[in-house]
Amino acid sequence: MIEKGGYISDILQQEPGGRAVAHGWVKTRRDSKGVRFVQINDGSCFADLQVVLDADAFSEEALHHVTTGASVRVEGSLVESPGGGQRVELHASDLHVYGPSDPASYPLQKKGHTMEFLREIGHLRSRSNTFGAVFRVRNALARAIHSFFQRQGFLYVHTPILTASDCEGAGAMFGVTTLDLQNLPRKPEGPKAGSIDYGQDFFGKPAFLTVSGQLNAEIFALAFTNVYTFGPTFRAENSNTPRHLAEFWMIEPEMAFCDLQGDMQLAEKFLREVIAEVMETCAEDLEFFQKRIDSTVLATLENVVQSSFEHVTYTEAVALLEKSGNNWEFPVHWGSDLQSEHERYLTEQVFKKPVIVTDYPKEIKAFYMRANDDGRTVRAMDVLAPRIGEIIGGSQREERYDVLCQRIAENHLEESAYWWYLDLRRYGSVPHAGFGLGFERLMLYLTGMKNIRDVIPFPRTPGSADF
RNA sequence: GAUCUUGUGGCGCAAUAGGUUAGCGCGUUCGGCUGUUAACCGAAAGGUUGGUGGUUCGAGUCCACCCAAGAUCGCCA
Repeated sequence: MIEKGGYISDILQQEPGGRAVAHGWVKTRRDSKGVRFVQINDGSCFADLQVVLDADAFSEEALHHVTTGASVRVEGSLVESPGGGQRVELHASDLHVYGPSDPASYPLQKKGHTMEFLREIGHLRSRSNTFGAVFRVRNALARAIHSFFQRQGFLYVHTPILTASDCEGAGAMFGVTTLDLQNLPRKPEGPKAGSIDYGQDFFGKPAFLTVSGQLNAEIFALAFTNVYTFGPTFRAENSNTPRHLAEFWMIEPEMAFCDLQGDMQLAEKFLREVIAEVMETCAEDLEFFQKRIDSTVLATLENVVQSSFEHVTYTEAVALLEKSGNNWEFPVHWGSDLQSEHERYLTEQVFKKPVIVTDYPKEIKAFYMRANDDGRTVRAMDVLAPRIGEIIGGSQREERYDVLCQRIAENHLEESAYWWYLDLRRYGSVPHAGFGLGFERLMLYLTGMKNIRDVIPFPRTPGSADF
């Protein structure tokens, strides 16, 4: 394997004068009369290493397989580059091709491709400039997120991906079963005779892929105070938009002894610090996004890091929308949920930065959100970002046993299904709050990429699960 | 799930109001030039226009259905 010090990112940092061995894939090759230039990249950084091959040292034959996409090992001396594009270059004395790459059929060319085409070659797109940058940023962001929570003393809790609890209710779920779908066991008798007998299934009851780790995180918060989850999440919704995936990664912090105010403060601090860290660690990649993908990303990120978020209550937001004079496709009135056009107006027209909207009507929010004293709103908050809409959704949770029971009843839910959730309110209940953040949504924000399918390595969407 | 748009060589795009051998750029191959940076010059190969059916003397172009992709919306993160 390549050890630290041997990546192209390391070689590019070295001072000229020494020997170096580089491994990577050929990006491009340019031939001159006496000398050939081969750009190689190993994914360790955005920049390629320029390899220089003297014509008299390497025969035409030896270079025959050095074509775009081929994997190579190059040994030589690192010298100062007379050209303008790079500080140092590798003057090759030895060259080995591991795997050739037929240039006639290799689909990646030097010039730009559309994201749609690259999506069709998901097994090769990670070698492109754009996706190299995307996945380095993704890695850096994941690290920054863990680092942020660990700095704050949060415990990382691994919530289950398989769940047999039917009380999550955050959207359509993928069923998981080991039953033979061609020959489903049926209940022979009783009131539900003829229905599927899940008693014979793996868990003895219906099971699903998780849609949220929140309820499990609450259990841990009421033991470890501050916790967070960071893992895959699944929604079987038939959502066809550039902002939705069937499989995505979610970050869900949950804090005991915390109210909505603390929840919002954490969300803001989180976004600010995490973005700042990625800007520092992935400067070169972000410059690429600025230059080729979206010329406003850097300014946008800078703005988030430096200015504070706007805060409005739902009621204030509705008032702003009503007096905007806009002709909304969806009319605004107190009690209806904010539509995309409304969110965009607030973030892009009115405030031009992230906005935290709080205290939504209880009818349009989940049963577990803490009721306000006005009897009509709950302590919910959504962080809305320009261009991508809702990036964070969170709330203070209802910690009062009797109020929670009442809310469960109002929502026509089965109390018995929530027995353990209610138990948390019977034994040492405490005000607590948390939020959920879509990892890929944050990726969109950071990179300026337009489609969420292009910020996850292998996207799963309705009708599509390739690679 | 709804609406709209698109589907032409490997990739990105053209083809006047349906009319002869479907053009161009990139990439590829060959030749030339050049310490080159998404280089330049010349040449060649490469498509019968997503699928099925229809209208017409004639369909890439019109119609129907199907398939696929994208956008907007809904659901949300």
